[in-house]
Amino acid sequence: MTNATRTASGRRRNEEARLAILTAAYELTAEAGYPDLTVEGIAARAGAGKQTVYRWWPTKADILLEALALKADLKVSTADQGSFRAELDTFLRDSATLLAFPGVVPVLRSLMAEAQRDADFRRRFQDGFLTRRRAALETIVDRAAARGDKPPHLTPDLAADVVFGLVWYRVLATERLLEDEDVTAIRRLLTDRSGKE
Amino acid sequence: MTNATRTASGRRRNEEARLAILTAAYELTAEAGYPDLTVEGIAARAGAGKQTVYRWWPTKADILLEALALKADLKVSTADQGSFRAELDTFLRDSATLLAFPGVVPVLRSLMAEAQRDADFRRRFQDGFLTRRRAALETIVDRAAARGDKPPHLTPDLAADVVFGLVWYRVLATERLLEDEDVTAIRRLLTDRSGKE
Amino acid sequence: MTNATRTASGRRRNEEARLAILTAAYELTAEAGYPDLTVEGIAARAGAGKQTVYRWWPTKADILLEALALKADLKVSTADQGSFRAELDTFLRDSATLLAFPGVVPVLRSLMAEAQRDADFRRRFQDGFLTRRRAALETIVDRAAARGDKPPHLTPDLAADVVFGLVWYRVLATERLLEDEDVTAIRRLLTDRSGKE
Amino acid sequence: MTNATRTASGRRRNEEARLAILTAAYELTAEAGYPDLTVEGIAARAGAGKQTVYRWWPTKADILLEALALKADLKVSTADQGSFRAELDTFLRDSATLLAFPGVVPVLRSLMAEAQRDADFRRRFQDGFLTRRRAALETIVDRAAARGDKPPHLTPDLAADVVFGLVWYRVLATERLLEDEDVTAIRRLLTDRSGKE
DNA sequence: AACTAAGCGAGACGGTACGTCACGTCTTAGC
DNA sequence: GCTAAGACGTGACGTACCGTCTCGCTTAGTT
Repeated sequence: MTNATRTASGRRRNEEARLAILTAAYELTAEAGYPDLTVEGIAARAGAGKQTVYRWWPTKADILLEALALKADLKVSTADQGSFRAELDTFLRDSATLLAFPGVVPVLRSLMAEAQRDADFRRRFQDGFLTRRRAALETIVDRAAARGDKPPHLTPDLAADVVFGLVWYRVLATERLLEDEDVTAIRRLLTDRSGKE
Repeated sequence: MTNATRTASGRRRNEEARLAILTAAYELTAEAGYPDLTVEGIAARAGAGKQTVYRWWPTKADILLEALALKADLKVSTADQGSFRAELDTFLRDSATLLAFPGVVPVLRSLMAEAQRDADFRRRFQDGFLTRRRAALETIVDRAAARGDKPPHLTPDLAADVVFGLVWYRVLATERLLEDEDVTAIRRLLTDRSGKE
Repeated sequence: MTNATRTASGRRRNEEARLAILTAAYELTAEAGYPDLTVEGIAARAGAGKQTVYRWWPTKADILLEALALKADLKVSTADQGSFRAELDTFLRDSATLLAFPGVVPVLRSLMAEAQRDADFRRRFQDGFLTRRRAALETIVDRAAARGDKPPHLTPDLAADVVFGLVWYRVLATERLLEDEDVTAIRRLLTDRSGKE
Repeated sequence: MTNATRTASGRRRNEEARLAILTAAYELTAEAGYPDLTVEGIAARAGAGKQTVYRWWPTKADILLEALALKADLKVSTADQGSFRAELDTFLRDSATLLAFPGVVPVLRSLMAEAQRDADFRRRFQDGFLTRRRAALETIVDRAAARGDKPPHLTPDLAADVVFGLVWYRVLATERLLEDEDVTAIRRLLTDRSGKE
């Protein structure tokens, strides 16, 4: 009686080639930009054949999405620090650090741009990146709510929309990134109480 | 007395062709999406030659940028209504209306995506669209400041980053657009006083 | 009382422009070769508009055909010199001189090449150039026949085929042109008697 | 022991596609003429991609040059027949037969025309066709010389110039091709003795 | 130890769109 | 009414990548 998993006969996947392809894609994007990123170019720099690329990734944007996780530390601390204000501050600073990592901004731009053009990749980008980051921030807001430390009208969704909205808008539409005063400004905007209305 | 204008010799530009090209580009993007938008397709639908397209626009994104101004009324009211709150509300509702205009969302996505890939177009998109919209919002915030009607820590820049950040993030990264409760939430966030710190 | 000729109203044909166009076409062919010869380029160098070119010549090959007559002295002496041998010798030397005229070889090549591609021009080239040259040679052969100075089997047609065949073949298929020993060889071939058969 | 042959890695050239392209180019030239021959048209009729054409041939004239060798049997007999006269006769009749092969004349015209426009192709045409044909004729003349069967002033070069000159001139400049009386006339011209001078 | 089934680098294949070029026609204002 | 200027629709050019498809070779179980 055969089990459900396919018999893994034949040669194994070459991990070396996988890393070479991820690195090549990341670096080429950082160096020359996404429009000049071609599967042929990736394969050439990685010393791999085109078929090896197509065997494992559906599009070059997916390579980049995986390469981002490999190259940049995507972890953002959501540890309990006792106050919403402190945790939000840490979250924002961690985000700023990530953006400062070499190559991250060009890659993020490329991924978001590709998500506009390819509906299938859009979903994978949302699942593999965007919603993960939202979840981290929502953890913080939920904890603040439990703690009674949250401004009345601030929902986790609104907080995420504002924070990520601002960060992405800065990345996509401007030349400025997150600086200290920006962190302060957003934190103040989201932590100030508003009792009226 | 110097004569600055060059003698306008030769055949004049065909305004009919210009409009046909803008319309074709806009409609094709709305129908089939930017990746399937080709200069050849635009020219064919417009009944124009490829060369006529290339004579007047450097890239197809530039066609779309001009078509957006033609198709969607980009005016958003910044008229003095006596209070920051009322004017901000109007601004946000006008923006929501613009997004609801048929074809606007796909075109905006395409333009922002293209701005990530082409640094030259990025500048033209900023100058021809993004900064114009920021300027409108800044008018309102500046008037509120003059009126003494503005929250203490809200600068025009921060207001623009938050508003456009949220709107663009919704358009680019989610499937939700601006609804009434969103308008309320943002307006509340930006108009609530915060005296502490 | 008006005369029979059509009232020559409006501006007359500009002879200056005609010569400028012929000269420009001839020179451009000599300099850069026929494939780089464009109507736009001719008009530009001549300081004329494209329409002026198209008004007077059906194709650029026709310009070149007319320019050849203007630039190179196409006259070849067929004067009676008393003997077939002397007249043939003169004819061949005149031909060699023509080929040595600057720019003539590139232009002849271009014209013959164009005659292969355009059946209409082919006819005009034959009428305006090829048959005129044949006629000159036939005059000589006919006079030799009348004089009883002609080899028995040499018809005017065969003489023309051999002479022009050799000259054109040299121009089109080799890098050699007509030299003195070639003139001698052909003249000997065509004047030697052959009584046998 | 050196291994001169490079490792033949990768997919092999598709011989079927090669023949389809050669056939398509030849037929299209015969049908519609060289000016209407486009690489796109060749590829389309051959069921091939344009890149496949450009990968193997630098210009469409080179396709035609190769197709000519494929379509028409270019072998012209130079076998020893005991006399210069007989061998020359055979050579001329074989040449006439070649010209009568369907499509050969339009293709020859196209090749010679193209050789006038493209200096690089000119060389390839000379090496791949013209000098091969000269060599065949020179074989015959050289054998006649060894046999003492050659007219005194007839060099192999002169014979080739006269024969190919006449044939090409007929093809390029007239509507007549080689007929029996032409064969006789040329053979007589080249075999008659001339001892005088 | 031989067999079998992937995975691998290489590279040719049928396609599609690119941006450029020149064509021949047309429209304009000026002489 | 002819001129120079120059925009127009057209269509082929040669290039760049796409994603697929052989090739001969290597690698790793399975028999």
